[in-house]
Amino acid sequence: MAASAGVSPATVSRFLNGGRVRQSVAIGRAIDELGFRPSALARSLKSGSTRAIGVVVPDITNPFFAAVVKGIESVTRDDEYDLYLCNTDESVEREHRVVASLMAKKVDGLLMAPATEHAEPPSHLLSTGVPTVFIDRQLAEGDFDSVLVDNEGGAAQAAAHLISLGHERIAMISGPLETTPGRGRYEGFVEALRAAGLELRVEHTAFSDFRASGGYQSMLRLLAVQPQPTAIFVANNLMAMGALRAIHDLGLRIPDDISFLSFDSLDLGELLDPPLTVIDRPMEEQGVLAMRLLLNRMEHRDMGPPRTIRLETKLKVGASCAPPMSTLHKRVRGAAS
Amino acid sequence: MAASAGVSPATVSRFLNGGRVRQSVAIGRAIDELGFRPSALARSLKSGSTRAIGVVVPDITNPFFAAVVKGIESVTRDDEYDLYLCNTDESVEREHRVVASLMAKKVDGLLMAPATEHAEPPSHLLSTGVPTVFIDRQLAEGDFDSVLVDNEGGAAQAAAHLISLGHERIAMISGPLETTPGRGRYEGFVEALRAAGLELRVEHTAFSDFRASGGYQSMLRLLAVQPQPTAIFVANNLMAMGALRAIHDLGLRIPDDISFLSFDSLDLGELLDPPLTVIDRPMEEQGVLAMRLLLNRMEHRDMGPPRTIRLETKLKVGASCAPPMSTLHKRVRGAAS
DNA sequence: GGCTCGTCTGGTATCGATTTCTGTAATCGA
DNA sequence: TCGATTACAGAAATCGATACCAGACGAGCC
Repeated sequence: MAASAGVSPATVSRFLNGGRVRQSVAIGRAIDELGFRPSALARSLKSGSTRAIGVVVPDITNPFFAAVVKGIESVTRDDEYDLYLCNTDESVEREHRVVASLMAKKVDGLLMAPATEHAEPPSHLLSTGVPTVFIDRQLAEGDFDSVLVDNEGGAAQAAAHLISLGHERIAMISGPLETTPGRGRYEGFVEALRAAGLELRVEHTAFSDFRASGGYQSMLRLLAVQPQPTAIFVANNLMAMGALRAIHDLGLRIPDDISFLSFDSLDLGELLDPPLTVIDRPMEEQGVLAMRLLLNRMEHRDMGPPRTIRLETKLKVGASCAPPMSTLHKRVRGAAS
Repeated sequence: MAASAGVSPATVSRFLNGGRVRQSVAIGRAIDELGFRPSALARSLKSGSTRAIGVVVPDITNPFFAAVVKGIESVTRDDEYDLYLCNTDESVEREHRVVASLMAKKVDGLLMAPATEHAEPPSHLLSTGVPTVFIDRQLAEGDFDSVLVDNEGGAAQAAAHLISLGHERIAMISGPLETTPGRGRYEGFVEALRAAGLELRVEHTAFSDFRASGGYQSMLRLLAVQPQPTAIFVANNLMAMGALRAIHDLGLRIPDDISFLSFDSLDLGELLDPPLTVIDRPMEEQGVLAMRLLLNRMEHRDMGPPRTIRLETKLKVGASCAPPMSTLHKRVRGAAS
């Protein structure tokens, strides 16, 4: 390349980086003619920066993570950084591999959403000093940045709503307790029930995997229990889809036969019959905040203490939750007497 | 690194690549102690291969593309290739940037789903000889591999279904004609109507952008036309979501007020009331086939002529399409006379 | 013992850019 | 016109690995 423009490689380099160069026209022409593209590989090797950010999510088909990614992208100034988006399929093993690979590729920053966090946290991989922000996950050590949602609070809102409607036999499909959102939502829900003098009974609890298929199976199992629960709280959107399908397949009606409440809204939730009542939360915003935080760390050499940002949830009332039948009966009886 | 193990860099390299090395224990220990990870950058620079595949999609929040990605991943033997997943946000400009960046990063292969294909096809970027498979898109030149769905056929199935129910005032929300699926579905639909002696009238046609917001606006506009169409065919899933919302917001009922049929199924489509009738197609499989084709090109040096794989669509009948009211009236009148 | 052969090793060029350092020509003021 | 300053070009080292080549060493054979 340098030769074909009749200059030294150093001059080409200066030209590429916007330095003043007398032969710029000749170089420009040579570039066009040869279809020359500088190798990002060589550039990064020498410069030590790849201008790339790794994004690790457990399941890209989950609309929540898709939205988070969208938020992240909206912050990336276009020419500045590339994103390496990686899917771990909810597998710790794949997460390790993926992170190792990103480190080997020398990304300048890392955004990580949870698979699980027990079982050998990837922190030893992060000791490389690459700025990292966790999304929806908080490591036990607590010395990393996190952007979380108030899982406990949201679950408590859910419990409060169901309790206020008069439910007592309440069931829950929980996510894995090894994840921040799984544990937070479970504990928040249990605690809120307990505070109201209620109990989340073992036979009314299913621990699943945040996936639609798991939600389906769990719902079938919970509905086989007698007496049936009068309300169900599902800990995320995908399991909610599965659970809805199970209820539908069994021919049960919402909310007549069972009240339905989920954490995270569904894409078509408000078009369903009945429109779903959900614990809603900002999704894209979570990506936006995480990315901003990361860029801060990366660019301003922000070395302050680890920060945790916690977003608020909001109860969005549809029509999938109603007082339980038994309450209605009581009321009717009460009115009749 | 080499120094700290007391051997030459060449020996370390051999060790890393599984060659027989006498000092392997010493090297292994040094690696552990230093937390040494070989730089993928340097390795790729020298070897010319990055073991990475670029995947370019227009909108990762579209469940269709999410499913395609999942299919692609399922084929990737885990240790063999990394995926660089890139979102273009349906923008030609971003697509160019993304492809340029992937080329600079020297990916070994490329899977591209469409933004648009007119307006300066990225082929000049592909002249680098990087094996490329297009998904859902066919370049005019036709000298690239493609994995497509039978857009024309699917649209024709849609038309046939609506026609068989007796509809005549049929509307369509089409995607952009500059995309393969946009054009194919539009032309297939128009052609099928014409073959049946019907016409897709201008005021019953909306050209939109494959997005939910576009579908919403388009649906509002089409429903403002008098006389209202009795059936609507929507060219993709996201626009269908928007269109459903519009119908819902206007308080119209499906299929009583309007029959609804879309290309691509919706995640919760069969749980809606009524369950949607859709033109369905294999989604993950499209990713699987594309990836297999790409790996073939990459590894077996398959230099055969460009291949085009075309998947079949399938009409999945729900309950969102019914005979138009006018037909019912006629029938009623016919029966009464 | 001398020879060949096979196994392993270190030295060194290389991938393609950046970066420092030096050298030379151009520019300026006096 | 001269010396000082500026502006730019090229030579060469460098990033961290791989790959080729030549050399060291031990084993086996006549």
